[in-house]
Amino acid sequence: MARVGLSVQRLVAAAAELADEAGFDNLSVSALARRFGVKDASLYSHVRNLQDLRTRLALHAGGELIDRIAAAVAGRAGKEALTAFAGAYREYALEHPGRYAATQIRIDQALIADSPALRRTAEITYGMLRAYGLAEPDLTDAVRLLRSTFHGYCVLESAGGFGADRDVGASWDKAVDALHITLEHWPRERKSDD
Amino acid sequence: MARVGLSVQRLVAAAAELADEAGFDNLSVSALARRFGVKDASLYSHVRNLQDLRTRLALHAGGELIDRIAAAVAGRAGKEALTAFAGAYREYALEHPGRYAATQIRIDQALIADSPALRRTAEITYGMLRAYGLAEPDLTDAVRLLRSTFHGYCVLESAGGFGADRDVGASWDKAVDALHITLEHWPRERKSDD
DNA sequence: CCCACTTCCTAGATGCTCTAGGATTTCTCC
DNA sequence: GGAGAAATCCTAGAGCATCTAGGAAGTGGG
Repeated sequence: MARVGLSVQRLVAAAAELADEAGFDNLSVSALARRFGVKDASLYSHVRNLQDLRTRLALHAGGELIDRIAAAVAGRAGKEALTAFAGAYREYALEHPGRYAATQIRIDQALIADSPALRRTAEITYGMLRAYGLAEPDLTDAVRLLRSTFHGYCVLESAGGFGADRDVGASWDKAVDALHITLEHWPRERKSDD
Repeated sequence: MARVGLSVQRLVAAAAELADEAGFDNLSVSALARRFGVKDASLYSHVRNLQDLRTRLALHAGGELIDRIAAAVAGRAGKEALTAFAGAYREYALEHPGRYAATQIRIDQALIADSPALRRTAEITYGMLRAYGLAEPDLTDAVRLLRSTFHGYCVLESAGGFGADRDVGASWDKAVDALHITLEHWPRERKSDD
């Protein structure tokens, strides 16, 4: 019967390619099996179900994303770090739309807890913001603002949501500049005096 | 045979409820037919296909959203308008997750062009920003930043993406404050003199 | 070489989208 | 009120997806 040599790793890798090519919504067990020249049912020995496949892809993509960001941010601080972070983030989202879409799905909290990638993401993000001298809860608020803006921009851009006749990359650079200014002029939590 | 009295309007209204209850991804023709106690095939007299149903829901929800925003913004300007805009936006997204998710889908440009709701959205957004005295291309850049942040925040929040132990509403208020500051300190396009 | 394990298969249940064509109710207009 | 037109809802069925159960054929260790 000439085995193809399936494994969870190969499945996830192929799923990543498939998602990038056909869109995350069109990632199906059938399509993945077709890509390996194998029957659908065969994949269920390696992956529990479609949900499981998606989750694995999400964690895989999350890891790739944070690796890129970490490499870009390494050795930089302040505005340089912010720009590098943002650039790596958007680049990955545009380069791998299917993988990026995968990172948006809801994942079981238990899996998140022991996913080193996602913890690393938090560390790097908070670390980058330390240069701006924010304390909690402002720090968490700032992280949420950054995540929202980056994520929202990439989603809207890759969905073709920006119709106006203005270079999308230029708007991004401006947005990052604006965020830098925001972080420097952050409306800090008052310390009960005044 | 006792007709139920289907119509496009009733279908879209029921689809909106269904999407809010079961999630936009679980909005299916079958489920909608079940809700009316009718066979799947019957719906295809009113709606071309699932894609068509989704698009109609998206336009419907987009209209509802901008109506709320318009009502909130009316008679306000500057920071007050921004806060009202943001509040109405987030409120709708949290109150109607399925409808809000529908507004995110890609829609044919032709349909967008003759959708009064979406044009109104652009008008109101640009109008609100006029108070900050920005000129193009800064104006478009600012609109993109606002949309990205609002959208990204609501998506992440309703997906449970904010795990930290900090009130999500407080972070939102802070983000809106931060955006206001950003708009006031906007890094304007230089006019060729230094 | 044999046994256990893994890989991949066939077969089939279930659920979804969507088309074709028919029947029945409701509307329209004289 | 009644006949023709139109709209509404139906049955039947094709096609494709997920997923389970159980079986056959490769693979590796002792």
